[in-house]
Amino acid sequence: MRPKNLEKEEAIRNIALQIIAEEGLENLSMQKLAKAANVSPRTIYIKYENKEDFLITLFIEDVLGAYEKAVLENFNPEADFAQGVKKIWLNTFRYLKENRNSFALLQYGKSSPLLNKAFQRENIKQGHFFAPIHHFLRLNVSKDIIRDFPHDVHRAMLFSPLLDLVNEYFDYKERPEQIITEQIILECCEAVIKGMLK
Amino acid sequence: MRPKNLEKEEAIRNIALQIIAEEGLENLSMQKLAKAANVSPRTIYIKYENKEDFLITLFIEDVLGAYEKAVLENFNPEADFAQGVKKIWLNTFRYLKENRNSFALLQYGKSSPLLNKAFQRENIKQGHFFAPIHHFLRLNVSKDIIRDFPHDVHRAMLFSPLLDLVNEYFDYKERPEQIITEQIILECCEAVIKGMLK
DNA sequence: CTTGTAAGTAAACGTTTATTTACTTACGTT
DNA sequence: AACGTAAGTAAATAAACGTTTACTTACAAG
Repeated sequence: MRPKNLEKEEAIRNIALQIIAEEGLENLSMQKLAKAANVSPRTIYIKYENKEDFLITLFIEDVLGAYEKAVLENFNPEADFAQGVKKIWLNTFRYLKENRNSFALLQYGKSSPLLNKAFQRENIKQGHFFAPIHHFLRLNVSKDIIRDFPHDVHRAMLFSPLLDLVNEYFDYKERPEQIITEQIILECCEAVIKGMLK
Repeated sequence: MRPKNLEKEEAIRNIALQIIAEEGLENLSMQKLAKAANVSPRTIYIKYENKEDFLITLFIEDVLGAYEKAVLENFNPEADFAQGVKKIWLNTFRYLKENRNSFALLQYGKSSPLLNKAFQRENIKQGHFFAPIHHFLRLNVSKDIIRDFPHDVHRAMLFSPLLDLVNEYFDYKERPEQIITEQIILECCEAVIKGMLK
């Protein structure tokens, strides 16, 4: 039996992310993707049932999976609140900065109904993404260090300004001013921490 | 000369927003839109040059314009900082809650390169969106009430958690728990204010 | 070293896409 | 009341779409 060419699989996924980042999800077609990856359209359909299946797998397994892993690297849920949040912010910023293409599809997770629903299904089906962060937050609530909010509200407070800043980082990336630096990220992080504390 | 049928123009825009909200921007086609609006495809091209022109106009003029107007209603840039921010948050939440379809396209503004670039061009070309909020923030910086950040960073801190909460409001809308209430919004708003203060 | 089998390809499938052509309709102006 | 003109339509355009068919290739097992 002829074995799979894993390089081709990876090329397909990477080029898909690149097209999405440069032209948008609405301009990604299977034919364009196949041509850009130097592959027959049929090759994509060996692994994926159809376009939706491909996009959902790319989003959940490739993008969200790697993103979660990077964010949680060396993160200790038992650590001091400020320490923990700073670790999360730096991990996130450093990872996304170097992975613009993944970030682009990540952003579509909030707008595209297909991806948004897939995320919710996945979150319910096999436990929560970012479970250690959930644990970290509950721990700090029970220690009376931060205010008690529903978990999704905590997540909005913790992640959304950061993701917005990453977006702005890329908007400004090729301009001389370069507004979003690691220092700004850390200062903004401190403000968010201060707001969450009791 | 036969006059324009303004009802038809409005129907086209409203149904476009509805399709985008329900099926995603990537599933909006001019033919589907024309059929759903009970109009010939050619009719759409009377007002708009092509699909991109249509989407950008819909996004900038229809969605962002109305959103800005709703957010700034009765907002006084000279008001007390906490008061001002609360007014913005309540205006935003109450407006978006009732305008899910506009909100859907608004969300695509961060992910779709077409809309993202259009927004940046527009922001540079004819002064900033939300200029009164810019003024409000600079005023509070100069009064030494809040920390000094680049304006885009301030905007990220101020708006992005709120928009995330609106997203969650719709995710939970048809479930019994109904997590995102006006009370939660206000509590979260207080946390954001606290974080921004000096 | 043949052979079974899944990986992979090129070309094609019918459908849908964005946009246009050729035509009709409705109405303010003369 | 006829006319000019822009609004509006139905049908058609070529190109691109997602997906499949029919075929070839490469390799592990016998």
